[in-house]
Amino acid sequence: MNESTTPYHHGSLRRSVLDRLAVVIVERGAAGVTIRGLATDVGVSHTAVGHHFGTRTGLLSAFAAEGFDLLSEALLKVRDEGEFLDLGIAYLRFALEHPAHFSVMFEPKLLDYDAHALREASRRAFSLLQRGSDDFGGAGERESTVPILVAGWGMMHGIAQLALAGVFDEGTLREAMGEVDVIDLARRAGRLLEPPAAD
Amino acid sequence: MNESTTPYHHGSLRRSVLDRLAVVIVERGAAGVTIRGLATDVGVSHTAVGHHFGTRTGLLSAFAAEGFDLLSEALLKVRDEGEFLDLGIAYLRFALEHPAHFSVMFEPKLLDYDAHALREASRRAFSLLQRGSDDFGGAGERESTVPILVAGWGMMHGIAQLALAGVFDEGTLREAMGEVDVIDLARRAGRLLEPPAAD
DNA sequence: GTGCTGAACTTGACAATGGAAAGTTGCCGG
DNA sequence: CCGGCAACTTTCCATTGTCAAGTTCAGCAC
Repeated sequence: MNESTTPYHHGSLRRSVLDRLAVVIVERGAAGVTIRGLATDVGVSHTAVGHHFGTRTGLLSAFAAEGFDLLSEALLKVRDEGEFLDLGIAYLRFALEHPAHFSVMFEPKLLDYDAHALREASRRAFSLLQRGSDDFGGAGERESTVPILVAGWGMMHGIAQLALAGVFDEGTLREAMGEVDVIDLARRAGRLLEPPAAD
Repeated sequence: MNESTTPYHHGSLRRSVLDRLAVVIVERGAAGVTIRGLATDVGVSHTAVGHHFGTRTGLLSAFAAEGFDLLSEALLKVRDEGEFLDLGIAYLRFALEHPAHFSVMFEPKLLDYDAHALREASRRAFSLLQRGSDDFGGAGERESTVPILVAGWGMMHGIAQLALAGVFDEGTLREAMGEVDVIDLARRAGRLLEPPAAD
């Protein structure tokens, strides 16, 4: 497992590439990702990356799959005790803490959903969200919890992307809301969804 | 202005490229956009495109600026008579009707916000949204309309991206909500934001 | 140990791409 | 008619993703 200066066999190429990939995506975006650049960064030949991930799409798909796994992990930490809003905040927090993963996970044109790992990972994460809204929406009280799911998921997803796009960082919006913590803002926004008479 | 088969001077290259660009982005995504491909599609040399838009980033920036203008147009059509939800639905409808524009408009890494046209166009569209939430949120009643803006904008933006990413098209979610019209679904979700006792 | 198999990696080649440079075409105002 | 200038072209180059054909090396049967 120790690979400080292994000359030929890198030892943990896959992990190193994925780690480096996260940095590059944050710096230059998914479009700025270069197999050759990643390879030299990690200290291997450019085709070595292809050996592990196949094509460029395969590389991004593996990265996105990892993202969905991280998301599931984050959602599981909160699901048992909390309410629906907590799940949404965890979703948003994941996006802000893993911007590279998040920005790739919902770009189907960059990914290959036939890749087994990706398909399964996304399915798992989505079903966690769905179950969360079922638990909250009080199955039986309402005819369907789908609008609740869509409202909450959509809101947190949208806030995440707008925040990552820098929309809240400048312009007249920024003036209207001083130095705002996005998480806190999202919590206030999310509370508008809760029945006002609750607790 | 007539340019059916002008041999040398194309006449409306700029417009033709932008139109073709929308199609290519829908088919292959922004990453699949090729200056050379666009050029041959439109019938010019690849550097002719560069002549009009500068770099590839310049091309996408011009396209995004056009998108923000189209969005402003769509928002203005509804602003005067309706309530806040109508504005949100118009936002969503724009995204679904112009998926190519929408998918590029919020990808800062692909754009150059120093481009004057883009900066101004986005500023205009954002201020329309902000004004819409002010009008609705009843300035004075609440201390700030910002959470309302963020809740509504975020929700519609998120639903748009999730829909365009195909999240609602497959998997267990799809089973939970048969053949659903996204606009209608968003309207039901958006209503969860309205104060239940309001007229 | 010896040899062998297969995974991890290499070098080398190729077509496609974005962009720069320098030249050509043709409209339009004087 | 002519000079200027925008629109466009051909040519060139560095960079990129992917393929094909080696090379290195770890582990395992014997």
